[in-house]
Amino acid sequence: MSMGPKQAILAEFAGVARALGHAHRLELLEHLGQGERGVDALATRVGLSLANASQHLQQLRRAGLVANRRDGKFIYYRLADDGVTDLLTALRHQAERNLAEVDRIRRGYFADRDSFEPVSREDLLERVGAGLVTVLDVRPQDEFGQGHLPGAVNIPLDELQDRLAELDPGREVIAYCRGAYCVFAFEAVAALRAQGRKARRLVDGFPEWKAAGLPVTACRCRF
Amino acid sequence: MSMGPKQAILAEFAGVARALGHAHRLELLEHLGQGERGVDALATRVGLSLANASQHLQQLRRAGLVANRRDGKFIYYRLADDGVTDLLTALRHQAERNLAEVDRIRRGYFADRDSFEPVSREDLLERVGAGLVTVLDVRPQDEFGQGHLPGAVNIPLDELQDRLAELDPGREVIAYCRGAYCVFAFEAVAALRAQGRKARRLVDGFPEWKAAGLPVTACRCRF
DNA sequence: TTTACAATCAAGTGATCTATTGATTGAAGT
DNA sequence: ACTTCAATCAATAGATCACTTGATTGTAAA
Repeated sequence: MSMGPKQAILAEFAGVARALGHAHRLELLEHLGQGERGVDALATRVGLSLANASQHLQQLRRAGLVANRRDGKFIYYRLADDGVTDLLTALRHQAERNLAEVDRIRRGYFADRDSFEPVSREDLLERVGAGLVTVLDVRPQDEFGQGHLPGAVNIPLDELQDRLAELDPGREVIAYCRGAYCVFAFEAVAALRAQGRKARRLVDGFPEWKAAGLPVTACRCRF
Repeated sequence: MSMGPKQAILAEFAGVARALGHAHRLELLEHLGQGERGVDALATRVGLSLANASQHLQQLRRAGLVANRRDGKFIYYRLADDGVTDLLTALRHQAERNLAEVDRIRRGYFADRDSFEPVSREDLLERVGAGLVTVLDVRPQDEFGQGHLPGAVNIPLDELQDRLAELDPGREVIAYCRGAYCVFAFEAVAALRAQGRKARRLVDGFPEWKAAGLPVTACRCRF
């Protein structure tokens, strides 16, 4: 059964969409947005069996959303390009706009942790330029190492209470983490405010910053 | 089996993506991008049984991508908002960038009909403002009636040969149709060039023009 | 070569999705 | 009320997908 060129192309598009059509794959993509990773690391973080993660990753690869490379006996996956983050952002915006269910979950879990508006990327750039704020990266150390905002301080969320002294009490803190639905930044802002600090959250997260073409500091300590 | 807030939200996102994950639904969305339509009209155009089209449309509605209204015994579907077109555009761009298969089909069927670059929306606006070009809408009459570019002339593709006289031979023609993979505009440009006319194609199509926030002329002859 | 380990492949089961069929609902007209 | 027709619903069979298990491939080190 053959079909016209349009049907064939639409079927390809549908294949890409179907690749995004599973929560586990979206979570894998979120992690890959932080930087490239081995299969085992991804499987552990997302809570999948190795074989299952491998198969999901291959599905993403077939759809052209991720690429991989071999280094020794490890295979590292990465996003195919920054456009993937854009597509994910478009998907998120669409879902936020028209799905009551998303809004309900957001309110229940996130809204009360976010009484203030998030800071836009443009605002953050401006304030950093003026030396007014401390940028705080609350992701795990290895993700920070794979790339982070210029001048950001890395204090993973679970160490924040013990390392409060590293943050100048007089400066506002702007925290960020993996993305729009990563709870780390929400929690960090809440924790800092509980200590009487001035703290806000960067809109979205690291992958969106990078996809917007803004400067990123990469650590050269790998390899 | 419960899951955290992030998993719940990602599952919702995945639901939206899965709704895009079928060629028939993408084609339905393409048609809905031209304006609202009844179920039967959509089913006919896409070549689906009525029940099948209805079920696909309901799937799109559950995902928040389309909305509907009842008028008498007809039910008219429409895109939920212009953001849907943006999401479809993002999906198309991603697929075009990283899927060799799409490129292969494009080259085979479209490339040789498109030896010249398409005209951007900005260029078209400028040239229309300067009165330099004729804008040609080659979609069927009813789609033209539901909304079209300001000042566009409507000659459906199958009538083009007979109605060539309506186009000023001295002016360049810029043709458009439903979208990036609608063949009408390609065919029209090829036909006009075969007659020795100057003709080019607008990039993308009508829904993308509208989603870009550019002016649209709607016909008030419905209802 | 042998061992070890990362990752993939292969096969099987249960779940979900697609398209068809025929019945049903809802609004208009007779 | 009865008929008509648009659209949806319900039930089904076939196809595809998700996850597990166990075997296999590919690379590095002993």
